[in-house]
Amino acid sequence: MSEAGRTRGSYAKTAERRLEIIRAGIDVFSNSGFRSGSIREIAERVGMSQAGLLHHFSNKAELLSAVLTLRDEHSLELMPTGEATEGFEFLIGLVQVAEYNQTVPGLVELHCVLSAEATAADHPAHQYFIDRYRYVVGSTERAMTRMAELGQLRPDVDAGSAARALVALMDGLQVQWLLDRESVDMADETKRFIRAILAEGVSDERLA
Amino acid sequence: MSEAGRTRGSYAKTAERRLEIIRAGIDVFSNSGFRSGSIREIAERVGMSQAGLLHHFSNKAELLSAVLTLRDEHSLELMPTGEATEGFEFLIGLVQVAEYNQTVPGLVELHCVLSAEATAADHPAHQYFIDRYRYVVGSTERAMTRMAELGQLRPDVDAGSAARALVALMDGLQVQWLLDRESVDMADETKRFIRAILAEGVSDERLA
DNA sequence: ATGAAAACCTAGTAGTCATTCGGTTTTTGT
DNA sequence: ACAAAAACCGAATGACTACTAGGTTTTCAT
Repeated sequence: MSEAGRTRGSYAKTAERRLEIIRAGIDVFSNSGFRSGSIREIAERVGMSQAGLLHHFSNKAELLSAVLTLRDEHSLELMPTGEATEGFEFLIGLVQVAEYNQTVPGLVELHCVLSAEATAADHPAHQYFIDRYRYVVGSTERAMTRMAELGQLRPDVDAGSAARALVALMDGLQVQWLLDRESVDMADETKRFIRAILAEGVSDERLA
Repeated sequence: MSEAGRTRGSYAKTAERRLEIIRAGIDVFSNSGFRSGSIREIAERVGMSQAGLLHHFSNKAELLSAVLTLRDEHSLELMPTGEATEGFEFLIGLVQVAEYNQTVPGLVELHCVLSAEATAADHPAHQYFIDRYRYVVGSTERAMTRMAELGQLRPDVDAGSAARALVALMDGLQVQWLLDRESVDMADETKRFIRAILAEGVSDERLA
């Protein structure tokens, strides 16, 4: 049997090892960005040689891609799952994301540094961030449009603009928070924004 | 006379040359950040050797400082001058800054990339950005407090929060705009935010 | 237990980087 | 016109970078 068994698959602890590397990659890319962050330092953090690391990720950009993917998986877990989400629910999810972010400065830094770096057209994560913003702003807009249908949105608020603004607000707060954590409460500012676009009479209580 | 004339001052065209270097520095640091942007490339752009450049700026951080200073001078010119500014005037100034920014992507990129990079505590511009945000958010808050006194601010809006949010919004919009210039109108979104915090009955007309 | 692939290493390649040294050319006040 | 400082350059230093070639060790299915 075994038609010329071409591969044997990886060892038992390989997946775990890759995770260690990705996590170290998050640390290093957060502090130094992708371009300045070095594979050598990442390898050092997991007690491995550069060449050893490059056995798992064949080049630097591939490691970056794995880092971004892992981050996406984490943040998607925090958001209420797609279908069940009816407008307002989604915005509450965003507040929860802001709250969670305040416990993981490394991930916040990763996002800020990489998204800014990736505005350069030749950056390996350039298209990733274009797609990501389209997706995030789009989802938020859909939630707000639904709220408008339910009469939960202030009638003079445009769903598209408010969605883009909310995402921009959350991003901008991250930079300010990283620079001065005591003075900035990202979740609180996010709540205030959301409260401000609610139609009169819509219950605040879920934005404790 | 001339008590042992210690220095002779620089040549006639030196100031101009320094400006050329700073402008090239803006270009390079915008695209690659401070850490990855190279003195060699900056020197090349002004047709000069690395060593020649380092005659004008004794090291890389000093060049960065000159770059940031020049940018500050430019953006201060756009804001209505301090004293004369009565609340609302200041916010209109911010809209003008957003409008201006849409004509200078290089400067916008510089701000986004460097402010993110400088969240790292050991970055040479770290303290600069801490101070800058304190100043900008502080000025905006003062303008909004004045507006509140004049009854121009929606009574349920907190001046401090709204100020921080407006600055964050403008920053966040910059990243989105850099990634997708057709889809994002920074000045328009800024206006919408400002309109949304105006007290009822306050005239919109100055936010064309 | 054994053979083969996966995991990992050392050493090297070919490049980059900021900064310094010592010298040459250009400008400029006298 | 001349001397001294400013402006600038070539070359070197030492340290860094991503990535590769070729070899050794570890794991694991048979």
